[in-house]
Amino acid sequence: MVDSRNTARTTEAAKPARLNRAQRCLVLKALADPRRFELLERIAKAGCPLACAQALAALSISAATLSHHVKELESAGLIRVRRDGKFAYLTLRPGVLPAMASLLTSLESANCARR
Amino acid sequence: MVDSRNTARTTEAAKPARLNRAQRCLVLKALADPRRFELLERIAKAGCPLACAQALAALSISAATLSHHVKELESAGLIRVRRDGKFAYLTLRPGVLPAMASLLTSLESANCARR
DNA sequence: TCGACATTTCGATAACTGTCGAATTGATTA
DNA sequence: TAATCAATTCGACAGTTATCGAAATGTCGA
Repeated sequence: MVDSRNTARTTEAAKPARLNRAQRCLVLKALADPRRFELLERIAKAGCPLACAQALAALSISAATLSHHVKELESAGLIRVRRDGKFAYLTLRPGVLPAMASLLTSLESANCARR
Repeated sequence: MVDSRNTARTTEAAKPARLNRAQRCLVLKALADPRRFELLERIAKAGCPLACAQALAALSISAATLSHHVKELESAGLIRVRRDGKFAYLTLRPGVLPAMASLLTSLESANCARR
């Protein structure tokens, strides 16, 4: 799980949050599965916390499999799961995706060979 | 393999190159393995095409394994391999990493739920 | 309390993948 | 031509993972 201290906010700003090697690896692995990526897309594009049951209806997988993928995304630090009685709601955890993006960008800009 | 038409240059500019689903998946899978990521890092940071033998010396893996990882990176479109007689030289293929980065960024910015 | 329901856990299975040593291929040099 | 060397391919193996059905857990409403 991505250390929450890295993303703890002082007041309101979203933080860049550098990813270390282990975190980077977890995040990439989590993103690399197509179904999981699609799930994350749906969570991101939903205007509000996405109910688990909704995700289940959208993707055509079993509840057990969904639960597994949710756990993977959660422990990679990509989403937050709020459990409320019978239900669970999924939200994107801000900052992680941008951190990954800037990591990749900086990798390429480190490149000097122009051919 | 990422379609080279997407990255074919007219003259000199580096192109953003949108990734489709299959390409996105290949790239993420390629990045998700730690050794492969490290290899890519070395290629990116080298100021010039990296000789295969150099990569082999740097990472502690067998030649067979290196060859496998090179193929993965190549077919994901992340690197280009120039073969010259006995030797092979690896260079980062520009545009792919930024395309991935912007894909991730746009995913988060699609998010409207601020909590 | 009982039954229905959402989610999770468990156990099993099939598919995938990273790894290696050995064999192969192809190029360079003696 | 023969020996050497870089890289690739092959075959095998171990570890991981996505997937499911069944069972368990916990919550809510009747």
